[in-house]
Amino acid sequence: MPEGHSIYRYAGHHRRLLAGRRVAATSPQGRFRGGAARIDGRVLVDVTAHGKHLFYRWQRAETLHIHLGLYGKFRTYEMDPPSPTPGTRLTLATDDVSIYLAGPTVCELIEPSREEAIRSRLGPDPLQAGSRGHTVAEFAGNLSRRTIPIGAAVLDQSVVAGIGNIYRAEALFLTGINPATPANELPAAKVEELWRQSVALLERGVAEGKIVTLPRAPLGRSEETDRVYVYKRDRFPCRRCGGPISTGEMASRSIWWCRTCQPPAAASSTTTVPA
DNA sequence: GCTGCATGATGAA
DNA sequence: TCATCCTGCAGCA
Repeated sequence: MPEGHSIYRYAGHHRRLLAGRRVAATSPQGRFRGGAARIDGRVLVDVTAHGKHLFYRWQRAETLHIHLGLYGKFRTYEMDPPSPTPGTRLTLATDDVSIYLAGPTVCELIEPSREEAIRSRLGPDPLQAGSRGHTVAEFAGNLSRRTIPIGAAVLDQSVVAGIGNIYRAEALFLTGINPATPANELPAAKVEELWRQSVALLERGVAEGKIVTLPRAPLGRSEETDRVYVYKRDRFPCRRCGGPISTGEMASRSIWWCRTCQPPAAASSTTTVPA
């Protein structure tokens, strides 16, 4: 479930488990055999996240860069780890813990200059709000240079880093913004509100370990659609106004919104507005 | 057991 | 815009 909140949790979790420890690395699948050999037996210094990217820094080795993409998953075993499936790209292990990685889009060793290049083309990360480079001013500046719909802009990791398809739909709903609004036409107050909402939603995702955007998470077992306002809820009435939830496609991904709670901006009369 | 879909992103055309 | 990377799971036979 890799939007920014889970990546941030992985960074913290892996830092607690592995930082300062000597780590054994293997690549059962073989595709990362050379890379695993270069970090095998090294001491992990730190793990950091920027948006959906993870960076593992080692003593006397290059930095491990991981991006989970759509399918990538970590599994952690604190005792009796099963033997890794043949598809496992990377295993990291100490005496106490084993972490298996399968299906990542990116798993590579990189030089500091390459890490810098990756970070510099990422937008501000709401989970690092307030730090240098991760401010609403950066976000606003990035939006001001885009004429694409805001619903496409927030998925663009160079505009804001860490938001995925669920948070996109939820943040726009909670701020009452119509997804078709051109990014550079969003009023400053709305930009501010959207940033604050993104920070709040992602931080809550980190705290809860899952995406919950309703004020109160339902008790017991719940479906994804029981914890959110609009994502995948086109077969349900709007939780706010009772009207229909619309769905369509934006930036090659499905999107959901309420056309009553997220009306098109009055000023943007010439834009095509999803109805 | 099979099919299709998914919270992502890139590179070719 | 499309194909591809590549895993897991829900839904259906």
